[in-house]
Amino acid sequence: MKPQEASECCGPIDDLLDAELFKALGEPTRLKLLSCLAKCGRPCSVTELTECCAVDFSVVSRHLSLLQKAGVLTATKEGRTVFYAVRYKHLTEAFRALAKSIEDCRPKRRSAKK
Amino acid sequence: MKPQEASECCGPIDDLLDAELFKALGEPTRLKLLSCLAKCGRPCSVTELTECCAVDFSVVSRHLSLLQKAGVLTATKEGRTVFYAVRYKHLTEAFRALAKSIEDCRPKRRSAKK
DNA sequence: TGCATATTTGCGTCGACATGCAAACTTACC
DNA sequence: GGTAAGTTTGCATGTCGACGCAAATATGCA
Repeated sequence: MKPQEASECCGPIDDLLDAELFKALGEPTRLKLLSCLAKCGRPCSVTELTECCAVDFSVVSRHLSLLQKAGVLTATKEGRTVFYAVRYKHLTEAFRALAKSIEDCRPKRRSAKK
Repeated sequence: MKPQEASECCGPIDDLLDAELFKALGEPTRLKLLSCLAKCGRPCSVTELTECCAVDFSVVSRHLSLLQKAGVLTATKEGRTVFYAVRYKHLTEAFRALAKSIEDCRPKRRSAKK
């Protein structure tokens, strides 16, 4: 069987392999922001999060916006301040589902029993 | 507590947020290659995998090499042919661990309010 | 040795993106 | 209204990476 023909042999891995999500997480500054936000355990403002990394606050603003678009964070505006928070449940479920779909693709060794 | 000071409140999320891995997965062509390889369920050669996507085989070779460096694939040379295979177990465990560390960071709602 | 197959590597090009700065925009407070 | 604080956006710059092509390398076979 050719690789490109194997389209139905396992779970919805294509839907779970989200390039936008991985691209969003594949940048050190954004990863640092996510880490700070996750460990802090509460919503933080752009200004607060700027203290986490050594870039301009405008850069932080863009990174946070991108992480929100990718489904990693939520944004809530209160007055002049925007609070970003980690989408814990969403991320946890996404990675668990991905892990399972990869696991399900793994060919089981066919020994005596099926 | 400032975001950058919250360093010990939860699991080893920093070690699990691997920029190299996410960067490797944050590219559509590489994601397609991984998907083809995972669904195929057996090791495939560079030439075979070139049929999966619309780029030159030299590009595919570079992508596969990068995916190997990132810990996504293994490479085994047999004669002139290099067979790439998905590291199912490794990826599954990595994503499960990441999911757990994110989940552990999630603040539990405190019964009485403090 | 000579040739074919499979893959890697060097190189040039082009587009995407991270960054900083300044300006614009939004909201709160006087 | 006017000013300050918080954030977003426009713009210019520099870097990185995906791509194709050609050349080089490695291996198998006659």
